[in-house]
Amino acid sequence: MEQNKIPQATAKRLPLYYRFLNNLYQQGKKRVSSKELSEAVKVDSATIRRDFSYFGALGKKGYGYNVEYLLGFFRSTLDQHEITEVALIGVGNLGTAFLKYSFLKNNNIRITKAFDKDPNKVGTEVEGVPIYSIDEMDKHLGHIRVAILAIPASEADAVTDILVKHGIIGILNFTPARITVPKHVRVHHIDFAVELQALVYFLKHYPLEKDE
Amino acid sequence: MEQNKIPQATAKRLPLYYRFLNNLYQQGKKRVSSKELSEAVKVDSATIRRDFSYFGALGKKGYGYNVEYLLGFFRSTLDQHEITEVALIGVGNLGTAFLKYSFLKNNNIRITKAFDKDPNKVGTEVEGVPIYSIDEMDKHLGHIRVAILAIPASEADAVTDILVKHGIIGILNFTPARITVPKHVRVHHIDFAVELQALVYFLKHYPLEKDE
DNA sequence: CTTAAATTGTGAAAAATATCACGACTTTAT
DNA sequence: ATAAAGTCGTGATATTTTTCACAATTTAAG
Repeated sequence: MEQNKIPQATAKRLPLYYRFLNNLYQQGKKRVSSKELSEAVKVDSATIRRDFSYFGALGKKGYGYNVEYLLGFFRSTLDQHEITEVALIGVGNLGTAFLKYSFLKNNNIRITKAFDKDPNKVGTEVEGVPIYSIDEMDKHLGHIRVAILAIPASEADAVTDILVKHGIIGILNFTPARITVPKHVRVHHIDFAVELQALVYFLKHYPLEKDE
Repeated sequence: MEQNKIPQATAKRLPLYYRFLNNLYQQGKKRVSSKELSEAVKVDSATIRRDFSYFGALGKKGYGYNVEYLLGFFRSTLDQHEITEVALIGVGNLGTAFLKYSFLKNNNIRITKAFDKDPNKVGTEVEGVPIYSIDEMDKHLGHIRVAILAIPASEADAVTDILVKHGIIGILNFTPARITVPKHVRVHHIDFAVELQALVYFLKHYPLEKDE
């Protein structure tokens, strides 16, 4: 719970920077400019420099940023050294997609337990992650504080209550329901239908520039 | 391509309002206040009133909003009368989740065609949606202008080029790749790993209030 | 009919975010 | 050694978004 000085908009971009820096490092790149990074992550280069500047002077004028140094810096800033365990609630198609999604594996975040209602799934494993019954959350949730909610909307409220009761304080909610939680719990919503409708709306009402 | 006066932040919330208004209408509710709506969608009530006000005076002082009227208004604003067809690219777990996701069915947006590389999938149907080969996009894409990209990141750039070549102008990108497109194409990114890392970062660095 | 409670719509202010533009410094080329 | 090109960090500015707070109006209650 350190410094609360970084703008939220910046904080949301940090994981993105981290991933691309990792790519560059893997590719053996030694240095990178805000302009290059800008083209890769599609964020204005001035915004990138501003974002970085909240953490101090990380680059060198006329040179750019040292990839390895910057990566190390973000690694500790994003607490990549300590692993955060996450529970997956709902092992349907969407839930399974998470379990198979390798980007979550090269990362400080691990889905270590999954929960489902279906008795046929309970007791099995997917990608090495054991599936427990939602009704046995108290036995199996352990110290996990973050959950991905990938269940039908109709069950969202009831399951959320269970999660909160068992100590979850962060929920990534993929259901279309806007769940209600106590103030100490943070919820981020990812709402496919809204995103898709918004995209279509923008296409119709916000004309883009022509190509050059 | 009408009035471009609505703030983008507002535009993004419209589909959300629309969905909840629909819920209320289904429940037989005749009127609703910005305060009630605020509790349902978790958006500040002043923001809701401001959002609505861009479209004129839709409510009545001391009364609130007439659900049916407001719903009708949003229906036409969001072009719910005309159906937008969408192509799904990639019928893995994530793609299948979209096809089964019923929220996209009670809606002006329909996934009508799917594409995949896997020869075992090509020629079959999932939830009544036919699956074609990505290599036969020219034959089957037809007039579709919007695509959901749900394929491995490694293929994102190549497939995007194909999509753009065949007239796609809106892409909802679920891959972690930041794809490059001509200026006339709009891309919205939904990046699971980034969202999850950002949630964890916020939990650690932005303490929430205590419960009452 | 009168009064109290509820609620909108919005001007104004505040807060958050993004962008411009340039001095200072570094690197690269000649 | 010098000049040219590249690049950061950031003050200042612009833009966008949210929030406050209240007059105006409607509804509901007595």
